[in-house]
Amino acid sequence: MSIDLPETSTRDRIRDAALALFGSRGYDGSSVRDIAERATVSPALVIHHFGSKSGLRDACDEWIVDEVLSPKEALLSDNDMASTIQRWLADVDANRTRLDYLARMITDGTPAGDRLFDDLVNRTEAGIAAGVDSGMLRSSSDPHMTAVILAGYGLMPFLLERHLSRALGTCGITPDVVRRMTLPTLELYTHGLYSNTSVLDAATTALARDEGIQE
Amino acid sequence: MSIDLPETSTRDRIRDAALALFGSRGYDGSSVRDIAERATVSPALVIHHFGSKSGLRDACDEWIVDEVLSPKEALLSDNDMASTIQRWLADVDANRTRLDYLARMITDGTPAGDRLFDDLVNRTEAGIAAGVDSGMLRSSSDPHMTAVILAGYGLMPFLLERHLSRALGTCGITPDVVRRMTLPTLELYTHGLYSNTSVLDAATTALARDEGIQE
DNA sequence: GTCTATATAATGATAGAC
DNA sequence: GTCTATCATTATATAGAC
Repeated sequence: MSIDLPETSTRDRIRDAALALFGSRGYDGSSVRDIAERATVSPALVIHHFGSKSGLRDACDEWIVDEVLSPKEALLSDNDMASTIQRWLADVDANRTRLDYLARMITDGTPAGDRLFDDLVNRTEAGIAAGVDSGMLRSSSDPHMTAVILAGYGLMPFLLERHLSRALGTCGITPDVVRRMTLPTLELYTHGLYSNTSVLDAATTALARDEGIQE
Repeated sequence: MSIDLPETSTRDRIRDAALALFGSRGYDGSSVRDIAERATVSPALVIHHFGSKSGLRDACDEWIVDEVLSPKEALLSDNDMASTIQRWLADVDANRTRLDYLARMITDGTPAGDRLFDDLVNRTEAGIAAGVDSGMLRSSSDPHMTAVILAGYGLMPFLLERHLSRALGTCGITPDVVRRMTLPTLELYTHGLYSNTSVLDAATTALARDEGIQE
């Protein structure tokens, strides 16, 4: 491709090294020494630039949040995290670092990860509302809960990337896997899984009875 | 409740302490000293019983796998991990330790966690096949992929427990949350999300075209 | 800004008494 | 089986030269 211009500042190189290591080995699994070595600087310089390992993590969080919700991304999609990630998935290799880091953020429970998830839920809920209005989507008995569930389902593939690729016999989530997931997912989202309403009806009845008891 | 008989062996007490700490703070976040303190023994005794911290983890893994797939559980359900977890979810508080530890296993990528996930996929696939045979479930264009997706979706709620409860304003996954998830989930699995087949049709066409190009 | 050298604390694990 | 005491290693972070 293009020549890799080493025009990035040392500070950025350290942050990129941290991004890659935090993403692949986790925060606890990555030492300041490891990061320094990957960025070909001394451990002391890492601390000098970011104050502490935790400060370095904060810088990484800030960078990735910017990357996900940046105006640049907004021009390409709808400034929608879900579609940004979707696009990243289309070129998994090029975006591996970002995807890995995002997955860690969601599971590790940092404040930035929390904000990202909440944002995803909000946009999902707005998207559902718009889809229902336009007649594209079915309305739900509990739109907020539905948005939370769909947001979680959307994240699942890359939270469980390792398991998915093992179950499918591939090496990581390849473009092939993304393609192969499309149809079954859309089938589920279009026709559902159950061939009739008996399970739903039974649950509806049971829940109505429970509420009657409780109130 | 009943009197807490200290009839468990010291070894078991250490393992239980490790289970709780690994589950709540993660493996890296729990030191041998922390575990020893929680079990009210010396750090040396922890190593004496399990050889190493890693050996202690193995013992925890083995215990929880037994717990999930034990004959005892088989009598109550169908020896099905999914339904076992479902039952555990019904009494979240009592099973918090196990659920937390299971979630860590799945995300941390230990061999035991891998086996558990693969087992879940296999059982899901078998369950789908049975459901399709009996006319209860719709058939999928890719049963294996569908099983993987559904297994992942089933795990999502407790991989993202923290986010779910925050998004819903609850403290952890309470019985209320489990109840509230039931209907929207079943609605999705019964009617789907899309009100017509246009998205599915478009994807089907696009994928067919891509395949035509590639071959 | 970047380094070497080092302080300080925590880690997993061992030795050996009881 | 269980302890105290301790080792060796690694961790984050600092001091100060350049």
